[in-house]
Amino acid sequence: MPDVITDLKRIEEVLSRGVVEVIDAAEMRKLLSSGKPLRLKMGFDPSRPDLHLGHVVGLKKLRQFQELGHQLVLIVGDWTAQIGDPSGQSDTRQVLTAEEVRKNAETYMEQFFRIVDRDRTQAVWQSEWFGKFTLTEVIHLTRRFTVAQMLARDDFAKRYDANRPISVTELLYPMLQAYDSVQVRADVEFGGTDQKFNLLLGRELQQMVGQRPQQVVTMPIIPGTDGVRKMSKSLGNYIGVTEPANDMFGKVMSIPDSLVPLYYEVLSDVSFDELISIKSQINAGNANPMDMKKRLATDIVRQFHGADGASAARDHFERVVQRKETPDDVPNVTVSLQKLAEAAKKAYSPTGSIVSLADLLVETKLASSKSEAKRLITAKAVEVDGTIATEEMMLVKDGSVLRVGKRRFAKIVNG
RNA sequence: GGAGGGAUGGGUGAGCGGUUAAUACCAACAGACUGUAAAUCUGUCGCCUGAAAUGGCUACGCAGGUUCGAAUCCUGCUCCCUCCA
Repeated sequence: MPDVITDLKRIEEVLSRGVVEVIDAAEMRKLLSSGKPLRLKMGFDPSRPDLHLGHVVGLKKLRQFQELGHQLVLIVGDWTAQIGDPSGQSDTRQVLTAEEVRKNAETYMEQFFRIVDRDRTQAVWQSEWFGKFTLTEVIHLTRRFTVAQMLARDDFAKRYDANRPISVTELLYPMLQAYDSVQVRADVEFGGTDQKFNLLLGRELQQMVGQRPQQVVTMPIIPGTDGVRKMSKSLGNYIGVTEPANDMFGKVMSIPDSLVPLYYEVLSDVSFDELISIKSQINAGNANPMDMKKRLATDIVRQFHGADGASAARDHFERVVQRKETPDDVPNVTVSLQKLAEAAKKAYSPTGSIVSLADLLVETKLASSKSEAKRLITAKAVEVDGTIATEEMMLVKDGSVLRVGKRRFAKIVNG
């Protein structure tokens, strides 16, 4: 186990960059400079195994703490995942089987350790303690808290005022999460600002049972690619950590300019000093926003696809999106031109046939239905070999390149 | 235990017997503009047939019924919510 780094400047950076609040900040500084490794707590819900950049914000912070020499305790929320959660009107959590949980946990960790240091992580399964929890213990736990206390949580208060349902189970979850902190004797717990209540409850419970209360670090919830709503899979405004480099790059480029400084702060690897200089350049209007964004996108993509992957993605973006060139990695799609020609009642020739473009678009999956295909053609969104297609019947040959919109391509392979 | 309210297209939410594939808004998709964007403007936004006007099919929680005709009325069922106790 390497030594704990207590360099004051490093500590201040870690506590300020991309951090909204540290509770209790003074205590936290003391602990970090004490030279003792701290136990960092992080829990995850294995019913949602896919990570996106919104999660990465927290993971990078964990990583930074690990680099200071601290140890992560990763709690797999297998128990709650198998109980289910009636919460949050929108996302009813699925009740999972043990097998599904195991698989999801695997998927999750595979993604998780792209950012977090595996060697300084200890994974524990929540069912280790909740699996043998008795009703007596549940009641002992719940009687430490009051309903009024629970209703202090913003989310509950709002729903209560609006006469919207709050299930009793939901009230239980923060208590369980707090209990996790006690169980693993957490020194620090991390979360988005929306988690503040839960994190603080952990502090309280620890104090009640005579443990030193954990420190709480909250981080911003970042808006997704639409620039407004928080990044989430269900809103479709997310950038997934497993996405191909080109997609990731393109999505970062599509965020509104106003988001660039925040993304630099919480997602990039630029140094603290550079970050400050970048922000001041942007504020002063001295920087070309597009260049700043490209640099950001390159930085982010590099973390998942390496330096080569990042520069290739940048190159691809400049050629295909900016200069509207056809990429050289157009996916091949095998279709039978003969069949299509017959369907269109036209003569088939191996060197080129007249086919129904709508059929072809459906066949190549560039359109989900013929109706949609026709709409796209009418909207002048379809190109065949670089020419905008206006006719329903088109001459197509082996090797023809189809383009729909800005980014969807397919190269025809006759077969 | 009692009283009441609700279930509509990806989302919010109108419609309350025909003119409704279903208002509006959001999202989505495409086009123009641009620095990739954002903003803005324009168009599209169930599926199938057809060159097209058009035509056909499927759709308003589920199952039946009334009617020439139902998302709209009736009956039963399922689920959800609120209030009182």
